[in-house]
Amino acid sequence: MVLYKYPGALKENGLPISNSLFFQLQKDILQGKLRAGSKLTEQRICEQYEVSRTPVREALRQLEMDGLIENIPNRGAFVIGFTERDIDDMYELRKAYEMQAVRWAIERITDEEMEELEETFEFMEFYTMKKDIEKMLNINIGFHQLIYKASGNRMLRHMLSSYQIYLKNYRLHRIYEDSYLDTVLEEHRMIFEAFKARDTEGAAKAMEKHMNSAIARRMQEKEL
Amino acid sequence: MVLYKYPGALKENGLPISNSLFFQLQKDILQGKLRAGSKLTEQRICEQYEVSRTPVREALRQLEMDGLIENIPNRGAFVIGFTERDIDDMYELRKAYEMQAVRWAIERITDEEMEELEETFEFMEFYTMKKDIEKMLNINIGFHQLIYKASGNRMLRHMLSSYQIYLKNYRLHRIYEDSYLDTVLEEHRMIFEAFKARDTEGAAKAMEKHMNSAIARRMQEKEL
DNA sequence: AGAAATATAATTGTATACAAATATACAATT
DNA sequence: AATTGTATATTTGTATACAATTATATTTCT
Repeated sequence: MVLYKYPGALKENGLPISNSLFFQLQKDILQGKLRAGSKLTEQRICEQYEVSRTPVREALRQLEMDGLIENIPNRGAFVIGFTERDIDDMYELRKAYEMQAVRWAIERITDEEMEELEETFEFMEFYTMKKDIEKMLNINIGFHQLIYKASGNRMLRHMLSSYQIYLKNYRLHRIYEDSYLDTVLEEHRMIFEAFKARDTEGAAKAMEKHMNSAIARRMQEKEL
Repeated sequence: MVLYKYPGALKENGLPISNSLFFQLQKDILQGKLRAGSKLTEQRICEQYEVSRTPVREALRQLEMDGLIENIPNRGAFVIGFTERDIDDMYELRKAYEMQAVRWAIERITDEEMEELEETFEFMEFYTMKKDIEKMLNINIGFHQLIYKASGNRMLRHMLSSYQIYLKNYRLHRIYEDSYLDTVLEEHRMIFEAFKARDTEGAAKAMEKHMNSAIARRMQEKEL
């Protein structure tokens, strides 16, 4: 029987409060619940999430390093806004790193990881056929994450994961039509085939195409 | 007259302790004073720097986001080591972003920034002639920082600055001979000329060459 | 009224106390 | 000797109290 636990709703997932707070605030900022330029008062966050200032401050430090807030000593934390151009830029930056990830991954992937990748791709084929968009969203992310992992570079992996989190929250309309699913599958197929053939530059090119396709889709969305 | 101040040697530069601690620990890790895999006990850091746990924990959060330590909940913080390959990789990753920075900078640079860049380059010419290596080290950094700023992307700027900090600490022997100074000047000249001509791809190519030159230099150092 | 000076409140920075989890030491058992 | 269980110590997580700074309100003076 539990005699005492720290209060608050955040203490449910096993993680320390400060970690949960970081994820929660990150979400709040990316989803626009906390507007750009607005000040994050520690006290207000404490009250909102019913926790003390210690974990709040730690979460703020993380957000600062993540580039989501600006911390001015003795003044406070302010939400940093992303302009449309910032988002455009992010797609370009991501592209460069996804291409590099694929290059390294092909050179460094283990047999086990290769099997995982193959399996994941087969799942993609299956759920594309099934037109299961929800499943596809997750498998999609998983496919890329596998490549990050196989790249064997912790930094790269971390940064690309961040881009995924960021950009996921900035997608505008989520046009996921069947035709889109098919296109993405073929783009991934090109990448996967290059992996099997150990064709480094072919894979990089295929990834570039895949990324350009995402950029083009964003442009379309912006026009709507 | 000061009646009371928080104790400790870190409280001299005006920044909060937590910030100073972050920089200090970052340096300690990058310079190898804290070995890879070793555990950072909060208490030990408190004693070493004569501060309380609060700022220490905040600094640790920042180091975690910076990728220098791994924080395992309820277990502690462990120094992450960089392998030689990690460093090699970092040069490649930096190259990709330096090239992108230069592209955007040319498209977005303001007249004022352009003047600053010109001035900086002229200083470089002067101190190269003077063979003043110390000065050159700083101006070198300044030249690149100006480009980051002109790129107009906060994220990119922050990441490239991090690479500079990281890689600076991993240079092995610091071979700065006169011949090297001259080479670097010419590489920078190519970049600067491309800026004046608003030659985006030319500048990217020049930057690529500059980065490849740095990579080659590292290879040389490794062989010694 | 407007500006400067001062007092007050609000907010951030730091230290410390306590809660909870983990690590360690040691005995009991097999 | 190895393993399990338990008590103890250490360490991390969180809350709170106080110091220092900044923001706001008030007063004072011209």
